[in-house]
Amino acid sequence: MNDETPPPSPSWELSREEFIAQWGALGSNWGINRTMAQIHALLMTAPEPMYTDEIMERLSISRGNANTNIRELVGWGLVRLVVKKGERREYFEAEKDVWKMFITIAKERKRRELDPALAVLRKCAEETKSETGIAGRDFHQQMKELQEFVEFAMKVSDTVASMKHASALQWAMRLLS
Amino acid sequence: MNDETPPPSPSWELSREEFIAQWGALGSNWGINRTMAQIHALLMTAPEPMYTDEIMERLSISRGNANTNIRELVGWGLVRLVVKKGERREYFEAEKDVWKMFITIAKERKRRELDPALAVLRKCAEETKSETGIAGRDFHQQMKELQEFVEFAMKVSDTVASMKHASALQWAMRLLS
DNA sequence: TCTTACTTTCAGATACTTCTGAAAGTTTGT
DNA sequence: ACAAACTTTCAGAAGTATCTGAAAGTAAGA
Repeated sequence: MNDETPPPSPSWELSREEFIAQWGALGSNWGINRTMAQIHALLMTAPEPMYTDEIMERLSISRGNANTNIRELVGWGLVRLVVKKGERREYFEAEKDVWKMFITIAKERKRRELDPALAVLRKCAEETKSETGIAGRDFHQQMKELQEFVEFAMKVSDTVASMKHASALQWAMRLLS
Repeated sequence: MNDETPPPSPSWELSREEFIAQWGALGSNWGINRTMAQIHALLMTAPEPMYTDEIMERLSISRGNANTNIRELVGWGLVRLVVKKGERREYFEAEKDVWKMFITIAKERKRRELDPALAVLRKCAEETKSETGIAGRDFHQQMKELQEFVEFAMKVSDTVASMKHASALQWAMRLLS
């Protein structure tokens, strides 16, 4: 599994190699692990669904690693399992529609990042609502402002996520003009 | 530096302790390191600017760690250096206005996450614009769609970031109603 | 110029995350 | 019930990120 990079035959495959490698590196910034991002990039640019062994070979990764990260992507809703009739093994394909991808990611990040933050802020605001000193009241105020901001961000995110691509574009045009 | 947690005296300080601890943990999800998030939480809820030794003691962290992460926060623009006249040492204070904080973070994340992604997409789209095969054209199309989406996201982000709090609220009202 | 008060740096230690590969588990067909 | 084809798990290895603490650096005041 640690040979040189596998052989990309037609010309666009070179670009694809680069896309996969770079997307993987970018995943790190995004708090997504490299392999997961690479598998996503690979499937996103795959003409056909792929199965585990193909993915392992193409990315030179172990079976365990491939399996874990494929599951994770399926968990995010970015990749789905495809069964070909008459075939036993599982194939995987990525959502290719960019708007749907965006909404999926937005929802998941909201769940993972905003929800827990909000819980903390609510608790802290609640606990200090009867403070009497200056510092105590300032702290309470700060927590409330943060809480309201996060609630607001969540509403915006829900609204956008429920839009169809077309109406989002229309909305954006209005905003940007 | 590895004693038990330092002593919070008035009642709201308990909430503050919790806020700092939890905010630190949340930082991880956000791709921000724990200490950096904790220092930010500490300063955000500090009635007065603080200096390095206070921060070290309050969070039980080393001088090097404190120094590095304070610089990083200053680099992000979330914390500023304050010099008190007649005093030699440097004090630090966090931006407390939530909207300003949001804009600062949005700009920085755009720079770190969106800009490099865009560069990759542009390169890949450019390299494959004359592909003739089906798979090659599909790949090119996919890169272009991603590129356009990211460009669009950046425009929205710029527009929102240039708004004053008041006009953002007004805009949001329209969106949400 | 020297001392003192403070800040910055960085090599090595620690803690955390991710990956491997082999073994165990599962399902399907005979 | 068994074998073949495939998937999942997990203990330990490898790789990264973060933290410490001590030494080096800097600047103000005497």
